[in-house]
Amino acid sequence: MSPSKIRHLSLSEEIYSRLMRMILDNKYPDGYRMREEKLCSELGVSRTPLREALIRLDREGILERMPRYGCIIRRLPASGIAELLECRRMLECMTLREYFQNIDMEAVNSLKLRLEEAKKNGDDELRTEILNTDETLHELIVSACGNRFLAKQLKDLQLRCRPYRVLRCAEAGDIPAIISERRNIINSILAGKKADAEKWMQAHFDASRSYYEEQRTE
Amino acid sequence: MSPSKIRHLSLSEEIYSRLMRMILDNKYPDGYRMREEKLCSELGVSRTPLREALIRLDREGILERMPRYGCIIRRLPASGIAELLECRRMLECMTLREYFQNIDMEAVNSLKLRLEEAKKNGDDELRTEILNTDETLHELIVSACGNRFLAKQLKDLQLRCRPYRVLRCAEAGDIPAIISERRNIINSILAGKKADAEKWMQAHFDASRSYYEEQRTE
DNA sequence: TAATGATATATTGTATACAATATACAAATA
DNA sequence: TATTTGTATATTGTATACAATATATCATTA
Repeated sequence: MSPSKIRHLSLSEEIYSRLMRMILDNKYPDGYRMREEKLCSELGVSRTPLREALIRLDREGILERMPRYGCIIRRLPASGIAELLECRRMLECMTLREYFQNIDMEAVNSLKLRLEEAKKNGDDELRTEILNTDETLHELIVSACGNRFLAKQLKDLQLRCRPYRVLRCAEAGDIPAIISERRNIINSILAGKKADAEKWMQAHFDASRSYYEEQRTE
Repeated sequence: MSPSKIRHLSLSEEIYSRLMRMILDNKYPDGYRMREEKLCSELGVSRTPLREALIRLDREGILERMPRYGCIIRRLPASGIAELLECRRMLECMTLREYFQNIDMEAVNSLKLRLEEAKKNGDDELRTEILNTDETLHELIVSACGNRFLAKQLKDLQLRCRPYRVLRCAEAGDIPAIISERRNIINSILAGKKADAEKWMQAHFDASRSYYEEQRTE
């Protein structure tokens, strides 16, 4: 057996991951303008690898680089989030339809158990668990996707939704409804009912989307 | 009216566009390893902006950057092209279905005329015109797409197909069949028959895909 | 006072220099 | 001879220095 390859992560890549996490975890306020020198001294690196990291983050839509101006962190307006979710709805439902037979049933089943187990917890922990199972569910769909190109797009879109997911779940009121939303999908998958699974998945996304669409008043 | 903003294109961006075009036009052989210094002297620039351009091209799947090794231009194997086309099939057909009412009928109609006009040409020019109309047709779908995120993905995928498109069309044998493939789509759209249009579009992609799948013997 | 223009400062874009690593080649050893 | 190991070379990764541009400040003028 070959020894697992040692990968000396380049500085640029480390910066990339670190900034990615910071941004996706909402550590920077909306509209925050990143100054290269400032970031450099904070991270203890020089501008070259920092800029290379920023360029990659820009290409992935994590931040926005404007020529001769710099980078800003721009949270999507509610309408933008709705649009992003609409894109995910289309792609994930399609994936569910086209690659239904690839889904890892074992994993879905243990997800079902996890969700039921979670109901025994208090409200705060329950909300966290819902978020986690939600993430797992959508990751399962990516795993089932037999097309690399489509899978990458799904993954990127899911990442971009991350900053908003957290906020919403903390506010949601009707917990039982939220749980049954997920349970319907999971049960349909386990029962092998493709059309139903897709239908419930549509509903799941529609629920999120309308949440943001209602906020358009801002 | 505000004066159209003067955009001093940065060196990095110019390099980016230039390399992009070179690569998509198959100017580099498959597996070509790009050496930074060599590229620099060829383009008359320093390594910093060159590297920034390479990083962006890497993120878009136009080339492959490997840590501590460099960039290589890698053409997809036939199976990869088939997979890429399969992804486009799913996305473009979905877009056609979801945003059918947004399609610019004027443009489709003039496309129809262009295609019929083209038939009067000799074989070489006809092939070129088919390629052009094909591109326009797929661009029309992007334009109709009411979702920014999806539209960007469609565009990126279309770009990545470019290097292969040219090769295939030059080889194709049954020109009349190829023309009717497109005509069926166009006519269905003009007739407002959404389901038919999607069906013919599916067939259109399937034809391309099977062309590459048959080459798997390599 | 409001608007304009000149100057100084700050910030990004690019080039170069240096460091770390990988590749190629030759010598040494079994 | 085949394999290994050390050394030289080439190439990428990072830091710094410089250039071009944008932003802010303040004086000037209508």
